[in-house]
Amino acid sequence: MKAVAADAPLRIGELARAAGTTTRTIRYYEELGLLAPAPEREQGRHRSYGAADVERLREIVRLKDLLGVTLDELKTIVQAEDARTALREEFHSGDVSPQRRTEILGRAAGHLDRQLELLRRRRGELDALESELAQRRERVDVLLAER
Amino acid sequence: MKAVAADAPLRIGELARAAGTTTRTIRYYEELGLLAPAPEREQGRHRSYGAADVERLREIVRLKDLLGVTLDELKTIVQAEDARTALREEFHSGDVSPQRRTEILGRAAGHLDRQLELLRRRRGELDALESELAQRRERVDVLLAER
DNA sequence: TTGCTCCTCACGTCACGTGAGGTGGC
DNA sequence: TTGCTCCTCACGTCACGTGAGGTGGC
Repeated sequence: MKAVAADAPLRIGELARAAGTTTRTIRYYEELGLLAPAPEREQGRHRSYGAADVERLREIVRLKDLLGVTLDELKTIVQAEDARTALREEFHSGDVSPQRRTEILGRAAGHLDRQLELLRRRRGELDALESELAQRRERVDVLLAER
Repeated sequence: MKAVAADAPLRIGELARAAGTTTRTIRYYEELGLLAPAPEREQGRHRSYGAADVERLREIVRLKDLLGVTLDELKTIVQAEDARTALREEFHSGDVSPQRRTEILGRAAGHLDRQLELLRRRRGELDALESELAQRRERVDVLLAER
């Protein structure tokens, strides 16, 4: 009997399937440093991943797909997210001065605002296209109702 | 004095700027048959465009950017749009039987529904990401208000 | 042990970017 | 006539896809 642990190590193919991408893409992202800079394994040995890697890769794939950015821009975004996570951990750790806490929150707000700006512009464009098509669709329905 | 006609012929660089793309992209699309299959000009002569070409290219660039499809898929979409335009003209021309008119409307409806499906799914994903970020942003604001 | 998935090159492809060297038109 | 933009190759690049030939682990 094989115990399927909640955080059983994944092989690259399983990670790829879980994140909706390919093994080639994962290796390429690792090569670029977009994913796991130094896997630390001997030459020829299999890569191994955990649940956190699935989350991270899913997020990266999602951002790339939805924002339509280059891998270079994506890297900047991901690095900013990582910095934000680090600040978040610092924020929740015990000894942080109130001034520092306020500063951390300010940075987080700025970062999120920039991301939201980007997303909103893109959604605005999608909305415009959608309402154009919906209007055309409406006209067809009116014409169909007339007969 | 140079009269600037409303439909003055455009050169490829002007078309590129008007549609928010590059001359290379236009030439590549023409090569693929995505744009103006046969420009019909002698070797080495400059390409010439009109206002209709600006509209068409703008639409193509927009679809590509927003839907994130390959040029092959884009070609299929554009061909479907062209077919729809042809049907539209047939519909508005004088002698069309009522049955044929109903058929044309049905096809138009089907095509628009498919496009809308695609757009809505994509917008749904964008909405999800946006509300995630907005929620995080909200929490930051709450924390900032507390101090 | 047999299958499957993994490994590392390395070349191919898609969608253009970027010169090189030359010619066209306001 | 001078500048600018255009022309056609053709090689470069980004983000992977796709084998080739070989090794690892349930």
